[in-house]
Amino acid sequence: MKKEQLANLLGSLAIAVSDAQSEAMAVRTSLNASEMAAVMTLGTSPGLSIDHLGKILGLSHSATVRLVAKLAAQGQIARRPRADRREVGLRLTAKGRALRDRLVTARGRVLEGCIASLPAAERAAFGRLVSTLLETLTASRRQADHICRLCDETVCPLESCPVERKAVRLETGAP
Amino acid sequence: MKKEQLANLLGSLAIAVSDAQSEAMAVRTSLNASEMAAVMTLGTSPGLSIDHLGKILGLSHSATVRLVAKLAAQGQIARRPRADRREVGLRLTAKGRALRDRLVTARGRVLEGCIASLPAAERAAFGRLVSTLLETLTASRRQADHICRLCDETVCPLESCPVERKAVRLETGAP
DNA sequence: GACAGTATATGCATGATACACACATATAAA
DNA sequence: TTTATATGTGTGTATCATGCATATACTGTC
Repeated sequence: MKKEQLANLLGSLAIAVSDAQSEAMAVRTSLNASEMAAVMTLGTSPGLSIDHLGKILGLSHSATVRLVAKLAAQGQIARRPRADRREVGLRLTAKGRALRDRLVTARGRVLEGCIASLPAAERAAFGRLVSTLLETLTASRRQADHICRLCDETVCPLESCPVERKAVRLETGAP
Repeated sequence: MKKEQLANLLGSLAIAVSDAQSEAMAVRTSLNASEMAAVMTLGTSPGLSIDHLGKILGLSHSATVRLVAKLAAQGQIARRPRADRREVGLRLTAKGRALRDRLVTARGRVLEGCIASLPAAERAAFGRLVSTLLETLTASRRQADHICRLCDETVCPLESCPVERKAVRLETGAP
């Protein structure tokens, strides 16, 4: 297969998998893409400020404020005062955690169904290639957080996440 | 690596590659996601009706009408009468083809950059795995067309496209 | 204590989208 | 042939997510 065709297939795969996971999550929760990312991110990183959450989601500040207001009005996240009283710490409520569980389940089902279609003997090699691609695509800490906005850290801990490792290398200037 | 972690990484990769290609195309053309898909799809399938295009893009009918009206007003696509006089055949103008060339170039650069980071010896194996995943994700003709909405058929001809082959199998009921 | 910087919130405008409906044309049935 | 139904396109209206500009509250510094 020529390099150009392989590149084209990678693009198609990205679209297909991206659509599949988003749609599965949307069907189960009626959330839009930004809301899904917010709930997943606050699940793995409780206590984030609005500003920091917005940067991870790639939204403007005002869009983030309104997103947070909506999720809070629905009882899915709670605002808590912080030491610096300009900031608010965001956390999932019990309702929000249940919502997140549904997202994790729906996403996991789709993605594990994909993996299941690969020959078991080739999965390890596939994992290495995917990790290489993720490292290539990670150009900054901020981008790393954005890429991982839907991740489930219980199955992909920071120590073994290629995106996180690359981000750390970028921050520390290590080789 | 555990199956669950590999699944999670696949999800992240999909998001990262999807974002990267969309952003590269948006920067070069100031088109939104639907407009990009419309221009690319009309490039590979000239003569589509509004209705058919809308189904490929996954848009409602009215959204497609307005999208077409906008691109036509900008001189990027042209409406032509068809034998069935209810329908209009859509084609790229010269300006639209130039726009599409910019999209193809921007997308190709990003995706080929990704592929270049993989060890050359493993690219063939990677191509087979990606093809397997695409077949798994293709569940209908309509979905196939939707998955390939950004494809460049000059580098990925129908005969060797795993999505297209799966769609044909689904349509003919072949094994 | 005045001032610059930062975090949150809000008024306003825009753009993409869907739904409901209107109209033209084609096809099938009577 | 006439009538009814289906299909393709276009439009009025409403909604929702978003960004920009601005206001407010708080922090830390000079």
